[in-house]
Amino acid sequence: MGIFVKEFLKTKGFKMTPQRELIFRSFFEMGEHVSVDELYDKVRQEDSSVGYATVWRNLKLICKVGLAEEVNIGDGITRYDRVTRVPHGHLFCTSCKTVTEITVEQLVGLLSQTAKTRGFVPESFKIEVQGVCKECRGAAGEKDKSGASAGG
Amino acid sequence: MGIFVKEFLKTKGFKMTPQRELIFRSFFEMGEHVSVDELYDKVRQEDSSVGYATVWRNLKLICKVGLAEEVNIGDGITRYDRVTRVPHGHLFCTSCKTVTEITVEQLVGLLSQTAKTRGFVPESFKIEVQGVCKECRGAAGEKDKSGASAGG
DNA sequence: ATGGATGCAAAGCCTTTGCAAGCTT
DNA sequence: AAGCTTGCAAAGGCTTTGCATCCAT
Repeated sequence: MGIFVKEFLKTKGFKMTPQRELIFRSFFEMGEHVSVDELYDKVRQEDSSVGYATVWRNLKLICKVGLAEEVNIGDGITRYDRVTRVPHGHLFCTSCKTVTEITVEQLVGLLSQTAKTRGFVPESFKIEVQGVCKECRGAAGEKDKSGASAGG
Repeated sequence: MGIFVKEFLKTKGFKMTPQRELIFRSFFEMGEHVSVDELYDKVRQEDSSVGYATVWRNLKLICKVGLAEEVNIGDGITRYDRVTRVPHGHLFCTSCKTVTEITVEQLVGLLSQTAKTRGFVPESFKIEVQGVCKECRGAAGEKDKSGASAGG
C-alpha cells in the first residue's frame, strides 16, 4: 500500500496521518483474523505512542472503506480480514482451534445462484466448516475438555 | 421436547429443574438467532422469577450437549441456533439487516469434499452471504448511513 | 483557520463468575 | 445426605465514546 490508499482515502474525505499510515501498513502486513490487540501490539513496536483507540478506529475505517471485514472465529473477540479478491472459506479445527483457509470458487458460484433465485444480490461470502484437522485426527484428539460433546 | 431431552440430560449427568425445562422449551419454541436477552424475555413471560444467569447458563448447556450452537450475525451479540438436521445457510441483507435462511444441501456436499481433500473431517457448516435483499433493492437502498461503502 | 485525527481515560455492554440457599436424585 | 442448580450481584473483558489538543489540508 502507500500512495494508493492515501489517495483513495482522500477521495473519501479522510486525512492521512503518520499513525494512520502505520496502522494501515501494519494491518496489511499481518495475516488473517487480526484482532485489535494484535494490531495494537504490532503498531506499538514501531511507534509506542499510538493509542489503542486510534488503532481501533482505524481498523473500523479500514472496514468502512471496504478494505477489510470483521470475522468471528468464536472466541468472543472481533477480528479483521482484509478483503481478498479470491473467494475463500475457513476450516475451523474444534480440537486445536487452528483456522485454515480453503478456496471455494466453485461453491461461491453455486451460492450466488442460490441467493439470486431469492432476489438477493450477493456482495460477499463467508463459508466456515467446523471439524477436526489432519493433525488432530492423528493425535486422536485428546484435547477434549468436558464430558459432553460440543459438536453439531 | 420433554421427556426425551430430560432423559438425554440425565445420561449426561445433568438434572432437570422447572427453570431448565421452561428455558429449554422456550428456546425450541423460538426461531433462529436467539439471543440471551430474547430468551430471557420469553422465559420471564411464563415465570418472572427466573434469573438472567440461569437462562445464560442453560443456553450454554444446550450448546454443550449439542442441541444448539452459537452464531454471530455481526451485531456484537452472541446468538444461538438449534442444530438443524437440514444444512442451511444465511443471507444477510446489508441494508435492512434481515437474516434469511436458505438450504444449501448441494453446497455442503461439495464443501465436504473440499475439506476432506485437506484431511479435514467436517462436523458442521456455516455459510453466510452478505448482500442486498429483494425488498431493499426495490427501495433503491436509501438506508445507507455513511459516505463510504461498506461492501466487500 | 477549519475540521478531521489522536490519546487518554472512562463509559458501555454483553458475557461470566462467586456464593449462599434451594432442589433433584 | 450429596451435589447440581438457581438468583442476585458483582466482576470481567472487549468495544465505544467524550473531550481537549494536535495536525493535515
